[in-house]
Amino acid sequence: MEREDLDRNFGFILNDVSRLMRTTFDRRAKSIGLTRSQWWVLTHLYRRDGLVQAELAEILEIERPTLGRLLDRLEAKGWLRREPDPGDRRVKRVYLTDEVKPAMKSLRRIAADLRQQTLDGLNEKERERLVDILIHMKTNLLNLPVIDKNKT
Amino acid sequence: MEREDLDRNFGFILNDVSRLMRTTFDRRAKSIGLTRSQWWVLTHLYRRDGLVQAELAEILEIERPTLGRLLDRLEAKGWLRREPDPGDRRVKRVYLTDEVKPAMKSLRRIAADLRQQTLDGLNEKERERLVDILIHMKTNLLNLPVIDKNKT
DNA sequence: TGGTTATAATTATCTTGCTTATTATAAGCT
DNA sequence: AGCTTATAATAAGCAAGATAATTATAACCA
Repeated sequence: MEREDLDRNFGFILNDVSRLMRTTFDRRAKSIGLTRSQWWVLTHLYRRDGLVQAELAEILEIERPTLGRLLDRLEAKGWLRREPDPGDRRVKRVYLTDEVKPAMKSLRRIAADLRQQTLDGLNEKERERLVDILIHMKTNLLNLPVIDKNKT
Repeated sequence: MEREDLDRNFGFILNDVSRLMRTTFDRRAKSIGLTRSQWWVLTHLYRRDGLVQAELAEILEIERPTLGRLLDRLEAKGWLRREPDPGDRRVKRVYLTDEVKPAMKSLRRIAADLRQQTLDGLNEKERERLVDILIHMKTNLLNLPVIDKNKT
């Protein structure tokens, strides 16, 4: 039985950092009434409005039901509208409302500050290396043979 | 308005890697009937049985209600027992059952494989550096002034 | 044309994380 | 002793992730 070093188990440290960033962001953005995940959705729509839900889920790399409920909440709070596609009645396209633009600025500020604070004390080279390593790991994970995800 | 590089937003890449590791682990461990979070709880108890719930939550760095429900499920499935502390009637201590030991081996295997696959292509020095950087970030985040978490 | 297959969205259900509030008990102080 | 404060656990409620199943519509093909 190999000695495991629980304190340097990178999987869980990664998890911790990820969780801390999320909860910190969410606490700071609470007064605006948006979560980090919701902001991330809006950010992508801001770049490319009118996306089909399935495309958006693909870009965000989340499952369609997960996105569906995010959109439910965002729509309920008036940040966006879902409109039927004229050419394909299965499809709904997602459009931002005008409320979004002013909020985005504050959220971008929150995100930038948090990024800055998290990376404080790491120089540019280390930051670049970190991102490279993360991308490398992500690629590894995405290339794993999937057991059964969307089966046959 | 600063140009944001969405593709290299490290917060979200970190989030992606963390999520991918979790879902991959959970899919692989599904047949055993445990999730990664549950395994992490068992791993710590394995090291130190009979902990008080509050201590365990502290060690795991999760909130007490979060741990409480994890323990509910683990207890329901017979992986552990909660027993009242004789000296302090508020307290419950958590003990592993005998079912745990054989399962741990498989889970450790799953964890080790996943770690290996995720880090594939990174040399020892890069791995060390990664962990150092993650710990650094985590420390930064933990040292942020907390807005309001456990308020007055 | 009609039957099969594929796709978009949703619903249902489970897990894990959080925060807030409640209950029971202990500890501390006057 | 009795009041206040602190602590352990739980309950309630929300969000976001997943998977599996359903429904509606398109697309394909024979």
